[in-house]
Amino acid sequence: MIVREATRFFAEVGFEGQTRELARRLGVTQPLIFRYFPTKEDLIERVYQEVYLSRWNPWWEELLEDRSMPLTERLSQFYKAYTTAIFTYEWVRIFVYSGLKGVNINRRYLALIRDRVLKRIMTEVRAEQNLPTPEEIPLSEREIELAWGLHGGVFYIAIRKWIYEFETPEDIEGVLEATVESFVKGAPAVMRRLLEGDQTKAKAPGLSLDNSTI
Amino acid sequence: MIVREATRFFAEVGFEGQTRELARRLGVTQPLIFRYFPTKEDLIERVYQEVYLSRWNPWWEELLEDRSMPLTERLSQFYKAYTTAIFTYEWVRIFVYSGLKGVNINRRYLALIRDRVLKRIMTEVRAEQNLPTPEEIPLSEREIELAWGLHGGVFYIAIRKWIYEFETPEDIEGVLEATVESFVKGAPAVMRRLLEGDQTKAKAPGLSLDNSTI
DNA sequence: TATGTTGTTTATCGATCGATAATAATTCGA
DNA sequence: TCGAATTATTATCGATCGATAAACAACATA
Repeated sequence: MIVREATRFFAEVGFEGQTRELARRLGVTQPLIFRYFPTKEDLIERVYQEVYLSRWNPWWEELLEDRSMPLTERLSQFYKAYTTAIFTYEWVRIFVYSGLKGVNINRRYLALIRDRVLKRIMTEVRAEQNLPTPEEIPLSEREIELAWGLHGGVFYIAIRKWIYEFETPEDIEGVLEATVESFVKGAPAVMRRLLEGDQTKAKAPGLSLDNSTI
Repeated sequence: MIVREATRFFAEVGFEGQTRELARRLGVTQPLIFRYFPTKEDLIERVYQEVYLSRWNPWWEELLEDRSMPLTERLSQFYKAYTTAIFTYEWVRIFVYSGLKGVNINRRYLALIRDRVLKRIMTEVRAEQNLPTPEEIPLSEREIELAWGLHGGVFYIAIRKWIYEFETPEDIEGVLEATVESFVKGAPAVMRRLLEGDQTKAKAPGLSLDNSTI
């Protein structure tokens, strides 16, 4: 009960929220909290675990590379599932609060997004366009940034809603579909240009090598 | 000097930062701050003004609708100028801190972005595609959300850097160009689909009106 | 019913917070 | 150079913070 209420409480007012107010919301006295958590910091640590742990669904990664389905459909399904799991008052605010505090949980999480989601997305976009695989030509920073653009645009909906308390669309699923469609139709064109550019640069030494072998 | 240092200080630790620590950084005693600012809240209010005020450039709005330039070029130039003005440690963190605190400065600012930037962008995208003007068919929520997707994707770069302290690209301008290009190539396709859907609904009465005139 | 364990409250500590009052140092015009 | 106005410091107040110790209440077991 303490952890549950603390999660809600800290999400609302930040980690500077006072244990007396938390106790009042719980309907108990303040020292009781310190019977179950040695320090306030221990309670906060437990809240982190409660919020971040076990909200990641490994099935998402399989979904993204299930080529029996059109890419647009996969991305739509993924972001619908992802936002359903992540877009909550507690998750978003705790995440931003801990980010501002400098906790490295955030950096670990963003690295997870980059490696498990964004790189997969760009690999699939390349496959869709019959472009070289990442094994042949590694994903460039620019390509990853294109995916960050998509992901950030989606997450910004949650920021507007839970951080700034600004208006957000009722029909989030429809917006996700439109955003994904726009990405799938726009990003490949940029990627082809980027890869052609990279290839010309990458081919130049190869070409001179060919010349030297003659 | 107090306002300048307070901006930096509150951006770093949040508005719960203590006046004693701020005084220490200024190299003065703590009561001196209260000689120039009646309360800490007054100082915070002044910091808001310092950060938000007069960072808005009206030229941006002209730039967006300067049709002598290709839309991609306009959007690239706008976001380069915008991020140059806005993407600072102080601005981004103060903005998020005040958002979490529930200050309505943030809602006012987001409304500004929506009305002066996003609506203009979508108006220009429509013009580029020879689609109806907003006077003929008002911009739909879905269209505004497409623009939010672009804008949020861009702003998320700043969030990654200043809030989460995660890696961001060195060459932001290049990333902005790629993001804008992806948007300009992807969004119109979605908009045509959306407007056709809206038009069928909107045209139905118009069509029956035509029939009645025969 | 007696007894040990667990759960909870009361009372309070020491540190720290924003803010105030009194006093000292500095500045500057006549 | 004098003296008033301004600028800054010292000392401290009352409120509030996380945390502790001691007392009290509830409960299970024999």
